[in-house]
Amino acid sequence: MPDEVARKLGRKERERQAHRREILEAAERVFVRKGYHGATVEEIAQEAEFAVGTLYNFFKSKEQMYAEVILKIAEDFLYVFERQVLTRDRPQEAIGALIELRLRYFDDHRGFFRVFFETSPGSRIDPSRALPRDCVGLYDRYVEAVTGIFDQGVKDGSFDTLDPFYLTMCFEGIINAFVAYWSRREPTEPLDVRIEKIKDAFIGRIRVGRAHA
Amino acid sequence: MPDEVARKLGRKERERQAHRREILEAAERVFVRKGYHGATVEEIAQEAEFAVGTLYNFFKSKEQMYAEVILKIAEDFLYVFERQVLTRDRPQEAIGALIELRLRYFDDHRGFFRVFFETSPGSRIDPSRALPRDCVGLYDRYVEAVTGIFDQGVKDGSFDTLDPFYLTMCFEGIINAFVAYWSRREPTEPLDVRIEKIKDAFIGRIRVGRAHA
Amino acid sequence: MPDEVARKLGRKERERQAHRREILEAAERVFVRKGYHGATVEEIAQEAEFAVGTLYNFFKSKEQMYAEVILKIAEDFLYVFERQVLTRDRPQEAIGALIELRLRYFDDHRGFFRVFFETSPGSRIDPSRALPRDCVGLYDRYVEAVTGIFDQGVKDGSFDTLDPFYLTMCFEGIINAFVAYWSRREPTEPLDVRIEKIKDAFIGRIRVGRAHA
Amino acid sequence: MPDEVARKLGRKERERQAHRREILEAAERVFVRKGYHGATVEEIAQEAEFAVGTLYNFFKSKEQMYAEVILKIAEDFLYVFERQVLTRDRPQEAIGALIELRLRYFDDHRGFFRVFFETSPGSRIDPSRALPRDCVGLYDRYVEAVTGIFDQGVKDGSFDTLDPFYLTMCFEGIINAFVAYWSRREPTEPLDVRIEKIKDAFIGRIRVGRAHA
DNA sequence: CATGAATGAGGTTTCATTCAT
DNA sequence: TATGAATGAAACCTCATTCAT
Repeated sequence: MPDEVARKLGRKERERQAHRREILEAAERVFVRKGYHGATVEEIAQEAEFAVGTLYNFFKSKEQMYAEVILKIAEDFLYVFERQVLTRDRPQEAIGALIELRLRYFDDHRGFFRVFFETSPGSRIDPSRALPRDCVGLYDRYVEAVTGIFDQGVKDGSFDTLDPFYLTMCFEGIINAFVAYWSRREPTEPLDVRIEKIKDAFIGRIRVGRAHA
Repeated sequence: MPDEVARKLGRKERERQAHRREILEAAERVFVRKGYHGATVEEIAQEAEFAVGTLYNFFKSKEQMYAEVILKIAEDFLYVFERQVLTRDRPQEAIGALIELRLRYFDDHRGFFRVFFETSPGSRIDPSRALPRDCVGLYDRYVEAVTGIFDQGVKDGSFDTLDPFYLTMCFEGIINAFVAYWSRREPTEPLDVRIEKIKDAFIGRIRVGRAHA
Repeated sequence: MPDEVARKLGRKERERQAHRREILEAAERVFVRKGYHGATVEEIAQEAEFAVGTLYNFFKSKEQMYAEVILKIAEDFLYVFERQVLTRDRPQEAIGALIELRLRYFDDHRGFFRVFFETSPGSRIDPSRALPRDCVGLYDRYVEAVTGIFDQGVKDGSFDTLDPFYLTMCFEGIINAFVAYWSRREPTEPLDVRIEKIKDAFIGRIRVGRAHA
Repeated sequence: MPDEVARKLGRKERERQAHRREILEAAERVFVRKGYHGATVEEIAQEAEFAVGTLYNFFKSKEQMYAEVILKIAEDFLYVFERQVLTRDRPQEAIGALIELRLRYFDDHRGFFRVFFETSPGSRIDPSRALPRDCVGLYDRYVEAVTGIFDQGVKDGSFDTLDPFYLTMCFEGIINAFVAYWSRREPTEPLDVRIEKIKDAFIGRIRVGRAHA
C-alpha cells in the first residue's frame, strides 16, 4: 500500500516534470520562431498544448520561461563540457574537443542561439550580460575552466606564452563570430570540415614550435 | 520676390533637415539606453523636444526611425573606415589601423557600437530589428573590405596562408571579446597600450616569419 | 458490527465537522488579513493546510465561505451579547455591560470585529460581499435588541426622552469612533478606565436627572 | 496673434480639464453602481464615452481614479465647509450648520459613500484610514477645525466641559453611523426632519444649562 | 474525502499610430 | 509643419473553479 502511494506520488511528480519540460521545449521553439518580444504566452501555450494559466503554474512570468530555456541549454552544455572536455589530459586535445563541442552544440540549438544573440542588447558582445542570475555562475565556471586549460597548456609548453585569460577571450570571440555568422547564413561546408578548419586556424596559431606557414 | 521665396524654401528645407537630424540623434540616444523594444516613441519625442505627432511627419514608423539610426551610425563608421584604414597600402598597417579605429571608436561611442554590432546582420526572427536593406549592404561592404585586406596580406606574403574570410571572422570576434570585457571592467591599462597589445597578439599570430614564442 | 460502523460513521462525521471548522477559521484569518477581494482560495487552503479542491468539498464557492465566516462571527458575538447584556434588568446596566463587551471584544478580536461591523448590513453594490440572509437577520436582531434596551430606558424614565433608534445609532457611532481612535494610537489609559469614562460620558449624557456640568 | 495663441492654449487646457472632470464623474457613477472591485476600467471608459487608453492619459491606474474621486468629493466638501460652517461666530450655530452640511452633502453623494464604506476594510470605523494620501491632509484639517469649534464652545460656556477632541470623535461617529445607515435603507423621514432630530439629540446633549428632559 | 494540475475568461495596462486643430 | 489627445488592439497575468486520480 505505501508502495503504491509512493509509486503514485512518483508518477505525479514525474508527470509534472515532464509537463514542465514540454512547456520549456515549446517555449524554445516559439522563441526561436518569433524572438523574445515577438513570442506571446498565448502562442507558447498553444504550442505546448496547455492553457495559458497552466504555464503560470510552472513559471511566474514570460521572462522566467525565457531564463529557464537559457538555463536548461547552459546546463546541458556544461554537463557535456565537463565530461567531454575537462576529462582530456592534454590541453591541445581539450581545446580541440571544446571547439567540436561548441560547434556541434550550436548546430543543435542554432535557432535559439540566434534568439539569444538578438534578444538582449549587449548579448553578442557580452553574453554574461543577458544571462539570468543562475546562469552567470555557470558561465563563470565555464570561463574559469577554459582559462585553466590554456593556463596548463602555457605552463606545460604546449602553447605560446600568452595570458591565458586573453586566450580564453580570443577563443570565445572567435567561436562566437563563427557561430553568429552560421546562424545567419547556411554554412557551405559540412560541420566536420568547419571544425577541422577552426582547429587548425586557432590551435595552429598558438601551438609552440609550429612550422612557419 | 522669387529670391525671397527661394531663400525661404531654402531655409525651410534646411530647418527640416536639421529637425530630422535632431530627431535621429534623440532616437539614437534612446535606443542606446533602452534597446529597440524598450524605447517608446513618446520618450524619443521628449528627448528630441518635439511632439509625438511631429516625429511621424518625418518617419512613417518607429521601425523606420530605428533603421535610419543604424544606417547613420554605419555610414559614419564606414566613412572613417574608408579614410583611415582602406587608404593604407600595406595590409599589416591597415589591420593595425583598423584595430586602433575599432578600439578608439568604441571608447568614444560605446553605446553607438552596441547598437551597430548588435543589430548587425539583420534578423530573420524579429523583423522589426532587421537591418534596412541599405545597411546590410554597408555591413557587407565592411566585411568584404576587411576580407580584402587579409586576402591581400596572404597573397603578398605578409600573413600566413589562411582563408581570408575566416581571418575576418576571427578578427571581429576577438575585437568584440575585448570590447565586451572592457565595457564591463574599467581597463587597467591606457588605450594606447591596449591597442599595441592587441596588435601584437593578433597580427603577431598571423604574420609570416615571426619568431617562435 | 453495526456498532463499529456507527462509531466509524460517528468519527467520520466528527472529523468532517472538525475539518469544516478548521477551514472556516483559516478563511476568517485570511479574510481579516486581506479583505474579501484580496483573499485567494489558494491562500485560504494553505492556511487551512488542505488542498484547494478539498475546500470545494465543503463550500460551493469562495462567496459561501465568506458568508459562513460572517455568520459564525455574528453568532459568536450575539451569543455573548445575549448572555451578558440582555440578561440585565436595568437599561443603564445593560448599556454599561454592552459598552464593556464591545470594547473588550474589540480588544481581543479586533480583526474579527472589523469583519462583523464592517460588512454588517449587506451591500447592494458588491453582491459578493452582501451578507447572507441569516446574517442580516442577526444584525437586525442586534440593532433591535439594543434599540429595545434604550426604549425600555426611555419608558421607565432612566433615559431622557429620545428616539430609541437614534440612540442606538449614536451609541454605535460613538463606540466605533473610540475603537477607531484606539486602533491608531495605543491607548494611554488601561481598558477599565476607558470603559468607565465612556460609560460616564455616554450614559451620563442621556440619563435623566443628571446634574448640570 | 499671440492673443489667439493664448486663447487657443487656454481652450485646449480647458478642454483637457473638462475631459478629466467628465472621466471622474463617469468613474464615480460606475463605482457607485458596481463598487470598486466590480467596476471595470472598460465600463468607466464607456460611461465616459472615451476609449480605455484615454483614461490612462489622465490617470495612471484604476486605483488613482478611485483616489481622485474621493479627493474631489473631499475638496468640494471642504470648500463648502469653510464657507458655510467656519464663518459662523457662535459654536452652537456652527455645529448646527455642520450637521446640516454633512447630511445634505451625503444625500448628494450617497451612493459613493456606500462604496467608500464598503471598499476598504475599516472605513466605516475609521474613514481616515481608507483615504488616499492627499486626502489625509484635508481630513486632518477638517478634524482640527471641528475640534476648534468645540473648544471655543467649551471655553465660552456654550457647551459642557468636555474634551473637545472627544467631542469631535463622538460627533463624527454619530454622523457616520447615520450616514452609513441611510446609505443602506431609504430614510423614512424627510431630510429636514432628520437634520433637526440630530441637532436636538447631539447639541441638546452637550449644551450647558439645558432643562432636564 | 483529498488532491492539485489544468482551465480560460476576464482584468488592467501599454503604446504605436492617427488626426483635428 | 507642429501638436498631443484620442484610439484600441493586444499583451501579460490572476484566480475561482473543475475533475481525474
